Order: sequence, then structure tokens, then C-alpha cells
Amino acid sequence: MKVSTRGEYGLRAMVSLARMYGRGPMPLSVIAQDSAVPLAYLEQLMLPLRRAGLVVSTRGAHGGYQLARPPEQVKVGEIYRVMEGPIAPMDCVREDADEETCPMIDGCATRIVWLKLRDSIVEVLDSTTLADLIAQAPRRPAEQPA
Amino acid sequence: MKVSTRGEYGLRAMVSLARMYGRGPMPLSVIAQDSAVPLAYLEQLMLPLRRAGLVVSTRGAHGGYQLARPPEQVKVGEIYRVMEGPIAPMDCVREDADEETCPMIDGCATRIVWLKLRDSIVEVLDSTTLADLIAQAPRRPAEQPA
DNA sequence: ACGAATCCCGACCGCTGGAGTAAGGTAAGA
DNA sequence: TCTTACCTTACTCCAGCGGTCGGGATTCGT
Repeated sequence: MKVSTRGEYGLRAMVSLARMYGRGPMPLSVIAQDSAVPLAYLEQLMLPLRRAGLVVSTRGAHGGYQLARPPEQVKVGEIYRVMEGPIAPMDCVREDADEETCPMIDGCATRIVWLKLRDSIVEVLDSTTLADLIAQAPRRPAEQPA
Repeated sequence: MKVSTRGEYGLRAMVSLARMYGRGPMPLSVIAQDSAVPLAYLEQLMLPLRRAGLVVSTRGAHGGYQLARPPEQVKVGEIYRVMEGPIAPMDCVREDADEETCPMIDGCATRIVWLKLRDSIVEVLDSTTLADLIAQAPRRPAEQPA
């Protein structure tokens, strides 16, 4: 039950973009630096985020990425699903698939917990926005005066 | 963010034991059948459960396993931790490790969500017991009349 | 005493998926 | 037209999951 680096890095990058929101496109090199994600890897992670419409890209010189929407309107859950797929601690309780598709005969007792667990995770991720994160953060990483 | 089969099978086996609670030791072969877990694999999974004191084993003929405590006193979270390790959607928010050991400089904004997520998971798993599961289950798997 | 039933335990092993790296192509500004 | 920067595919490495196998130690029934 670990979030992979895709989700971790993806969210970090989005937080960086949120902090820079409104200043026009930011090149990958800057985002990579700010979010401490390997540039070449980050490049790959931005692809799904763009395709999902969470960020918009500008090509050419002075190009880069920026949030497609203000930070208040971007839920962590959206980012999570793009990077990690449908939320599901177990295959039998996938968000997308038809409910009640438990492979066990007539359903099994354990499914109850996994269902509660999934709903709990969804609740947390979907009730938090990028704006919440940058507002509550004690300080910005890798940036502080003497 | 998937629970591995260790957690899945471990819980299933414990639910089986919970249903058979009070009838003396049940051999692995029966548990494997009832919980639909490969016998040889299940054998391996019972080891940590026994060491953690969640089940007690009886060796020799007519031996087997049984719950060390009644189902009402066994939290799903306990089983989970034995099978999957400390609850933590991300290394920086491990249950066991010293709090505030975020490797990022001065903490990062994303940690807030992971912390909320972890607490949410803990809450769900620790507030559910084996008794809850067998009470709410619609029917027992692999057992129904014509 | 002996053998069958059962737990105990370490060794082994194939495969998938995560975590990147590499390299070249395409578009847009100076 | 050169440089910046995004876009895309392909490839590699390796840890861990998901088991299997084989043998040993215990205890019960006869």
C-alpha cells in the first residue's frame, strides 16, 4: 500500500506549478529543480497530466507548463488518478469497474473493509486541493533566507 | 496503492479462523480450502501471524491453527500490519519511524495529504474487527445449499 | 514402537512493474 | 535559422511479489 513515485513526483510537480500559478509557462527545468524530480523522468510524467487536461503546455522558446485551472480548483484526487490509476486498495473494489464484481462466490467478508478503505481514501484525496497544500505548507522547500 | 496478496490472503485466512473460532485447532488444509488460498503459500503466511501472537498453533496429528483471541478482539489493522508492515502510503509518514523525518528540506507541502491519508487508513483498519466482518458478511463463500 | 498427520522453516525462482535513461523529432520565439 | 523547449518512443535495470519445493520436527492413533 505505497504510493509510487509517479504519484509522489506528480503531486510535487503540480504543487510547484500551483505556487507559480499566474506567472505564465514554466519550463520543465525549473519545475524539476523546484520539485526535486529528475528532469528526464518528470518529462514523462507531464505527458499524462497534459492529456488529462490538468496542465497546458507551450512549445518553443520561453515555453513550458502551467496549470490549466487555478489551484483551488484542482483536487489532489484528480492528480492521483492520472498518475496512479483508479483508486482501489484491491481490485475487487475498483472505482471504475462495475460494482459488485467480486470474483469470490457470493461475495466475501473481507470486501467490506476494502470498500470502507477505498471510500476513506477517496474522501481524503478529493477533499484536498492544491491551494490547500500551498496554504498550509510551513515553508517552501529549498528556499529560505539567511 | 494496492494491498498485496499477503494482506488479502492473510485477512481471508483470519476471517476463516474467526468463523471457526471455538472449535479447536483447524488444519491448514481446511483453512486453505475455506479461504481459497494456495496451501503452500498460506503456510508461509501463517508464520508471521503466529509470531505476532494473533494465532496459536498445535503441532502433530489433529493439530492446526486457531485464533489466539476471540474475533471481537482482533482488529483488521493488527493483521494488516503483520502482513504488510507499518501503515504508510509514503515512506515519509511511516507509523513507526520518528515523526517529522521528512527528507525534504524543511518539509514539503505534499506531506500534509499523505499524513491525512495515513491517519484515515489507520482509522478504518483499526476500527474494524474480525467479528464485524463475519457479522456483516451476506453469506459464507463456497458454501450454499441447492 | 511406528507411521500418519501436521506444523515449521529456509531456499529458490520466474515474472511483472516501478524507476528511471537515452535519443531523436517537432514546434515556436529571437 | 538557431536555439529553446516540449513531445514521444524505446530501452534497461532491478527489487519485490507470488508463489513452489524439500526436508525437518512434533504429536496422535494403534
